[in-house]
Amino acid sequence: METNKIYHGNCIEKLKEIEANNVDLIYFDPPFFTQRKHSLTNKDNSKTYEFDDKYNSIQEYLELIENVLQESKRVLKKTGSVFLHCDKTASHNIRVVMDKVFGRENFQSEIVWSYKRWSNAKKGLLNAHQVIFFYSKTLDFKFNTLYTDYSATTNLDQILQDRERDENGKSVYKKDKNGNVILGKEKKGVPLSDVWEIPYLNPKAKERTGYPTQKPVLLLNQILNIVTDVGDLVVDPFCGSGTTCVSAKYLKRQFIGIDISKDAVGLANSRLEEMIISESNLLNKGTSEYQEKTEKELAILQNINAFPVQRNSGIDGFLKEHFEGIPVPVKIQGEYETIEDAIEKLEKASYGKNYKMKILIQTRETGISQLFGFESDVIIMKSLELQTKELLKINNEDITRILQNGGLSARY
Amino acid sequence: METNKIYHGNCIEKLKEIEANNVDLIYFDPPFFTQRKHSLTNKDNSKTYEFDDKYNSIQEYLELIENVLQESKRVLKKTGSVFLHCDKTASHNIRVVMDKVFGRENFQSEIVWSYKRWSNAKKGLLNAHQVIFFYSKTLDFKFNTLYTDYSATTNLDQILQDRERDENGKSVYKKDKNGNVILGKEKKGVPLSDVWEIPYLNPKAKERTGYPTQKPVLLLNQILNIVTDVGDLVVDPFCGSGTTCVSAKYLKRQFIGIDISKDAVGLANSRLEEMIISESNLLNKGTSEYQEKTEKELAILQNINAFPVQRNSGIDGFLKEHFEGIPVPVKIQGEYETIEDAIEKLEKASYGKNYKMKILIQTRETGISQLFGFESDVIIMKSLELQTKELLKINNEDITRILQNGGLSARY
DNA sequence: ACCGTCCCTGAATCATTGG
DNA sequence: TCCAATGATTCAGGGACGG
Repeated sequence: METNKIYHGNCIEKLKEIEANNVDLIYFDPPFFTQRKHSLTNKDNSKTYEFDDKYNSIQEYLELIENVLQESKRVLKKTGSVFLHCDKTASHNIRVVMDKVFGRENFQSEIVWSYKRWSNAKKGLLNAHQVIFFYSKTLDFKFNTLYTDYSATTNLDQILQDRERDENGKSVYKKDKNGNVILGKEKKGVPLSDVWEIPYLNPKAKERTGYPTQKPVLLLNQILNIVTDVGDLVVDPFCGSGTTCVSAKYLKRQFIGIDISKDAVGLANSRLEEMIISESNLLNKGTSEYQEKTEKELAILQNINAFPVQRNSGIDGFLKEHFEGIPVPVKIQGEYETIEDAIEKLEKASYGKNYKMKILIQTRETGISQLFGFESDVIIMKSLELQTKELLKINNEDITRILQNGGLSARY
Repeated sequence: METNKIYHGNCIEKLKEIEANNVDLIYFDPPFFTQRKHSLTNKDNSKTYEFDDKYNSIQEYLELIENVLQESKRVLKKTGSVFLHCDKTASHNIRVVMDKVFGRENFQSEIVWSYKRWSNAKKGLLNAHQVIFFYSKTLDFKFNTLYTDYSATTNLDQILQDRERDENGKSVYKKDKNGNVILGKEKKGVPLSDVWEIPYLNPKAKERTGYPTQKPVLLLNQILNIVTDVGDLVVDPFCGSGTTCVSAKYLKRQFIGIDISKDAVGLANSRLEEMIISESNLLNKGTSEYQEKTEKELAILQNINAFPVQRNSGIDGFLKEHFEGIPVPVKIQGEYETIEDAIEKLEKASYGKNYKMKILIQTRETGISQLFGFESDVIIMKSLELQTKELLKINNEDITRILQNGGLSARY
């Protein structure tokens, strides 16, 4: 069977045309057992794609899956793997079938694809992950370990040191005769775990085709990278909008795509011609880029019971509670900001919004006199640290005086 | 059956002693089904026999689980829930049993508990999550939605604005006749999702008991918080080292723990007792390890530039900066503490030390007048949250008056 | 009870503005 | 002209509502 093509037809029959022991990876994204119809219109409203997830019974559904799996196993190389993507409503039933076809002992991982999502009014927990089962044909499967960065809290200094066991069998850092630590060989990072946080395909993403249940190319890239090499053959029996094939082409793997919907095949082919892969801003930059607030600022916001805001230079957060039905913006005076600058920024960011209260947290001392006459209705609160600093400056006599003058509540 | 106790014995029999329709939450952490490799394998072509053998034993295992689940269902209230924690090797089989006993329609969530872990040399992905199934007895189950912060990429400024549909059905921001945006109602944050990243064992809390499969108290706290209220009854039929009971006690829920191992029951009881001892003992001996400082308290301490102190009931931290060469103890008023109690505790903890300054952070409103004449040199500072609360209470006219009376710095 | 439709939400992009 | 800031847009999946 010719590779690097997308075939239209029933996947079991098409799979039968593939020679045995020839495929390195089969990626399955079967229609979910959600019992409903999915439909979506593409960007310029020129086409509506839809398909049914309706089956007479779960048994019928599982039988279909089992048949496809059996045929898939036949075409897989000894070193090959299957990745099966499914949703939570039937994942356990599907895994029972996987066990039956591939064997319990060839189960490798339950991969969790987690993502952030818009919320809704559902009673219960917000559903924010999907599961991918990873089975191999034999225990001699191909696997490329990918490495991720060490977590921020890891003490890299220590990791880089060689270790040995002391006389009690305890693991200790190896030292040379001068008592200095020995720096060990290069570390590659932390092996990739089975929890993958990859942004869900955003509604505005250019990569979006309008086909329902479309998966991000980045997800497929990760799968292809860990179990295939350049030139290997990837098969997707339910290829839908063709994400797997796009990924395979991008990573220079051979591919065969199959789908029963003529629309899907057409769409997949056109995507291959014009490959758009969203460079996820979020993944490139990492969350840390976005979470620019210092710990100190976050602590202040938590203290004041406010949400942090990341994308606004004039506003650092909003109180969770509103004032007279209107949100209350909060700004924290920056380290190199005068109080006047801070007020100006907050006012500017509030322009056109009818805030009834704005709060500025003062973090540094200022000659307060300058402020009188300044036209603004911003309310200024001193941070606890600033209040403490002022406290520490006064001397014993002052404290005595304060206590005599009104007791305990004198200092705020 | 008496609550707030840990029973030794077979869980099915003990469950039978519990009255029907009486329990709010059952948390299951059954012994995992780990496949053992039998040495029989090599002998005379016993492959199929061996497979059968395993199959039989997992059947047996699942039957046990099913029986416990049936008995559990009986004791659950109509509004009750079950959380079943299991490892990946048998989770799908167990969920099939859950479907059978509780019904597919009562499946609520597949919770992913993810954590960072030491890497190992295993071929494949690093296993870094466990799954917890959440089923309810009926659709009328009790559920408290928890809220988390917005994502870093969310434009909160915009989210707070009201929207409407224009003539083309497009969603646009609502504006008043002056062209200003209209600010919408209060937001609580994003509903908690089904992916929970909780460190394996909170390194701060010395929970480690050495008992295998011990779960972090934070994980159990989260579960108890979403499906039970204070005073509700929680049952753990495989309670092991008793984390569920510790969490229940901490969150003021009633509990019944059961375990078949006498060692486990002893360990669980001593963990519970330790909590009791540390609560009743005003000496600083072993402040409850489980009652770690809440995030709020830590934020306040960071705010005031202080080190947290864990093992002293009268002192929560010390300022990093000293006052006249002497450390400055800080206490934060507890949620259920009057300001007088707080002062007394702080004074008591300071007894015999020559602190020249002591700081108490007031977190709740008090009739301050009671305090005058109180003999103490503790300095009281209001937390930012309290200051904000007071701000939100005043009305517009007050603000105007304040602004006229002295401008910006009027409110501290 | 069942169906279709509308409304609400918030993550994360694209698009535009402003310096 | 470029980059950063911020305004605008999208749409799945729930509940609610109406027929």
